[in-house]
Amino acid sequence: MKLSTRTRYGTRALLELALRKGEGPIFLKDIAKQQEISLPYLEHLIAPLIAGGVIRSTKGPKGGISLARNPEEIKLSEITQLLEGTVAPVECIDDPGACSRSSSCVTRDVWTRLKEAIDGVLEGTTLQDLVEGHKKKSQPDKTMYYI
Amino acid sequence: MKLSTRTRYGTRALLELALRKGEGPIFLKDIAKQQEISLPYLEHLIAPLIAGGVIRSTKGPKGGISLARNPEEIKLSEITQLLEGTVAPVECIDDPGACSRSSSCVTRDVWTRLKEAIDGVLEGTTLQDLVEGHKKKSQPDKTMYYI
DNA sequence: TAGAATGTTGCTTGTAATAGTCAACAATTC
DNA sequence: GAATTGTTGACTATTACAAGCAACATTCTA
Repeated sequence: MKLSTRTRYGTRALLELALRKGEGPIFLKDIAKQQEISLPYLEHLIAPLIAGGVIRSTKGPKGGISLARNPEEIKLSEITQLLEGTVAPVECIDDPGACSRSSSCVTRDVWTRLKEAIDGVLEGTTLQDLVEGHKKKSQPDKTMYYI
Repeated sequence: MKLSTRTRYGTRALLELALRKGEGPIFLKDIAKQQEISLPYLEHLIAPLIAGGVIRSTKGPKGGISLARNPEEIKLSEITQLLEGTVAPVECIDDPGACSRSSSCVTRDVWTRLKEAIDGVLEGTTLQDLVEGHKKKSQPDKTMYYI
């Protein structure tokens, strides 16, 4: 049930872009360094994100990548879809033909509920939520008192 | 994000046992045949289930395996724990030391919520639920009218 | 008590997916 | 036109998974 590093690294890269929104294109090199991702690997992650309309790229000097839309418009479900493919815990959910037992299989019903639960979280979280979580961590709300 | 076949096959095997509750020990051979699992593979799945106190085994002729507890007392979370290990989508949730960024990582918070959502489904489902789902499929409730 | 039936365990293997590297290429800026 | 940056594709380890095989332990029954 592990998430691939594609998704994990990709999400971190996008978070980095969201945090630096407004700075113009960011070097892949910088993202790799900041988020501790190997540069050659990161290079491969951005292709599907560009194709999916999540980021834009600029070539040449002063180039880099930046978000194509606002952070609050980018849901995590979209990112996992692009980098992970489906998030279904078993193949037969997306493709009932993958198993001849699909129609009568009871366990499949549970795995379907599992997928729905996962989707729920990913659909309900945007990059902006991550940004706010980051702010809260690095700069604790001063009106918050710890007893 | 795939569930391993260990978990999938193991769950089906246990469902088979639950459906045939009261028949005494069931041959591994029969389970393998009924649920279309390779016998040598199934042999390996039962070891952790025995160790986890989910099933009992009887050797020799008329031997086989059977549930150690009632189906309504066996949660899916227990099965996945025994066969899948953790269900956490990333390592750092169970073991914060796995990544030096754990404490400050925002994406980790999301993956934690993801794990909680998954756990919710698995904790809330028992083998008995599967049995009832099976009954409903094979023998539709007669008081149910389709309009 | 012998032997047949059954579960148990450990060794080994094939396969596929993943993570990662390297190098040639294309586009842009200055 | 040269330097800088993203883009793409070919390639390679490594790992985890699914599976098979064979020797072994236990129990039942004749």
